Amino acid sequence: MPRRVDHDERRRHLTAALLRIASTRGLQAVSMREVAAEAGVSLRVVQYYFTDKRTLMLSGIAELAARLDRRVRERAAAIGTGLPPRTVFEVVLGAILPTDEASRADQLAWTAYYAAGLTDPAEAVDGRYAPDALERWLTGVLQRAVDAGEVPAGVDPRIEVVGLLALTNGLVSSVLGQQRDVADAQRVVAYRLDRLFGAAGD
Amino acid sequence: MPRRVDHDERRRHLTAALLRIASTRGLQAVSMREVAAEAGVSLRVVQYYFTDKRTLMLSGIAELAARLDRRVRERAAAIGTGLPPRTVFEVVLGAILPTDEASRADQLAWTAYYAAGLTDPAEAVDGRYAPDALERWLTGVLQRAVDAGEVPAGVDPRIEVVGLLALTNGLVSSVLGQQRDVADAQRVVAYRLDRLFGAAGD
DNA sequence: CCTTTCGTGGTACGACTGTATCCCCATAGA
DNA sequence: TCTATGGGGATACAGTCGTACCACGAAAGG
Repeated sequence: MPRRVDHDERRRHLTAALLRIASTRGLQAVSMREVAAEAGVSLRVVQYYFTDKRTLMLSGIAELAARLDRRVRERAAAIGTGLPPRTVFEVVLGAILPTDEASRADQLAWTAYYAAGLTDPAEAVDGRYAPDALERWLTGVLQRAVDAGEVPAGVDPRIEVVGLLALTNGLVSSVLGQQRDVADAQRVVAYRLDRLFGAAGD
Repeated sequence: MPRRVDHDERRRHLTAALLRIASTRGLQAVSMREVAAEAGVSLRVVQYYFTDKRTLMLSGIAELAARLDRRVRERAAAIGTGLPPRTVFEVVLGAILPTDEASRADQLAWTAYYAAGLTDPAEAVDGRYAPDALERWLTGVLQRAVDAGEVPAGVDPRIEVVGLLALTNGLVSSVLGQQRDVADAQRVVAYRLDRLFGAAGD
């Protein structure tokens, strides 16, 4: 047999190159030749490790979903359990906002994939990566806060969580579009959480 | 002189065809030939009325901005002045949500343009169409409600409005992605407004 | 040794793209 | 009636796209 190559490592390298292009020049700038050039390999290599362009694109979104999921999960793990619900929300929602260059790039690529999936059913984000799980988890956290009376009466945990996630997503959009900076977005989230958990002035 | 043609009308026709393609098959499916076919004319005609592809695309986003702006403005005018702030917010935010097929199509196209503008500075949405004006207007409305004591204490009108617009945008995304239906989105908005204006159970 | 097979460079093909060019026709002003 | 001109049909061109194909080097198994 000839020399063996770590296919997974090779694929990760190419996928990273793809996402670098997608986040800087957009998804429509992604061609097999461009990915090859960005990764410093020949067109043939891209063809070899991803037979299709479709396969290549799917690999991109899979990696992206994994990254975003990891970002939230890592921060959630870092703070352990038994923390005040307010802190949980602050950390989780804060992990969604594009605070550094890396997360901003990922969110840009994610938005590109999302928009493409709206009209091109082929490479639909399929959403089903985490939003549901995240929504359920946070709803549970808030529900327990309600049961413990740590939150003003009349709060509907499900709707409140849906609203918070939508709010965060909307803020992500405006941050990416540079209509607002991250600090502003964090302030809006913090304000909403203050109002929800009754911290300081409410 | 040969027969004169209404250039503006011709351009509107072509722009409508462009947006029809963008909202159904995506922005990347928009080519001069496709627009020509969708409009039932020859490629030359598209070239004639929009010299560039860039010009064509710009016309698309201009029309889109005008439509979205008109939708909000019409509903705002229909309810006149002097209405309770809560109603104003309900109508304006409700006008942003994609309730019928037409507004859904426009929001799809808008999202496509927005995503494209994030990485392709050329055809950037440039945002400056209305969001600022809308934000200022609503902030004024809410500020007056605060001054009149129609709203719980401690409410920051600016941040509250920014949050409501981000929330609505986030909901639009999830509705377009079919993770939620419009009724659900409207319910979330109504819930937030209830909490803000203290209607019913709060 | 030879041979099989993995990994890869190079290149060619057909289908698209935006843009440019050439030509004709119908009509309004002379 | 003649003619200049706005409107548009048809086609060509250079470029890029995804994909397919061919050939070759190198290394491992017989």
